Amino acid sequence: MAIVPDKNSVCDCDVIHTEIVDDTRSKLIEDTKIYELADFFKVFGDSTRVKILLALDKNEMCVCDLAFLLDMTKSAVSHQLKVLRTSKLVRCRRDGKNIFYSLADDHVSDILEKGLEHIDE
Amino acid sequence: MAIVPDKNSVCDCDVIHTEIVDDTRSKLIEDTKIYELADFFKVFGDSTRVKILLALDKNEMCVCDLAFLLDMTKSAVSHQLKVLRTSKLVRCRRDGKNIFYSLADDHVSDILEKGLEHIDE
DNA sequence: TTGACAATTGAATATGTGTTCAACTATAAT
DNA sequence: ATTATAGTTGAACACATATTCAATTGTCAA
Repeated sequence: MAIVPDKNSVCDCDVIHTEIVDDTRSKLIEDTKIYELADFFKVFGDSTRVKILLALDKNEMCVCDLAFLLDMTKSAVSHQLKVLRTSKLVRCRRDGKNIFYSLADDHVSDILEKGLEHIDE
Repeated sequence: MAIVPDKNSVCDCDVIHTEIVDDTRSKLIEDTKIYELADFFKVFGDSTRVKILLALDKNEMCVCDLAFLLDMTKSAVSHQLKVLRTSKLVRCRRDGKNIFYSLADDHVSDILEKGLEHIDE
């Protein structure tokens, strides 16, 4: 089985296993969900953010604590915390001048755990 | 409890919750492992690669099939497959002129599944 | 209300990365 | 051997993104 793809398409192939491709396409989730999924993992794909998440998994901490722990400026940490807040991976509460951050839910440490499992092999 | 951090450090804070930070530091995994973990998730943080992985989770496919399915050039797909190969997320076998790709192990679909679970909430 | 500090923000910069393009390798068929 | 096709590769380009810097907000203490 072989087909010649639409000339308008970007794909530059002549022979395709049509049945397999069609079967796969029918089983694939929607594109929007794929983008969401990639964006979700993208947040974990930065060592600063991973370190923040791993740290918050151990203790609730304020921005200063995190900055000191990571040896980074408060600004840099705050920018990354904003990303984590937007992705709903962390939550925060104000106590006086400090704002304490912690993990949003158990799902977050679950994912980190899964990743570590894969690496230890 | 408060300390004044080393002037050589990048951190620009005056007051730190030392005990919490020290406790966290003692419980944190090594930096090299944190980088590995971030790099691992980084691979999942691109929609093209996620789509390839989700597709290969359904069927083994050659580069042409993937290029047609994603409506991309073989070159672009091949570049991403190289990333996935290097990260040991996919494996491949040659059959004549075709090279068929499939997921490296069950861990990969596990991670994707965990991510999808989190999104569906 | 004034000063000090925690935290956030926006713009600028520097670095990283995905796709394109062209050249190349490997396999199969004639 | 020659031709055609599958796949890979490296360099160039365009875009995304993490950190820096300076300015600003919010809270507490004097």
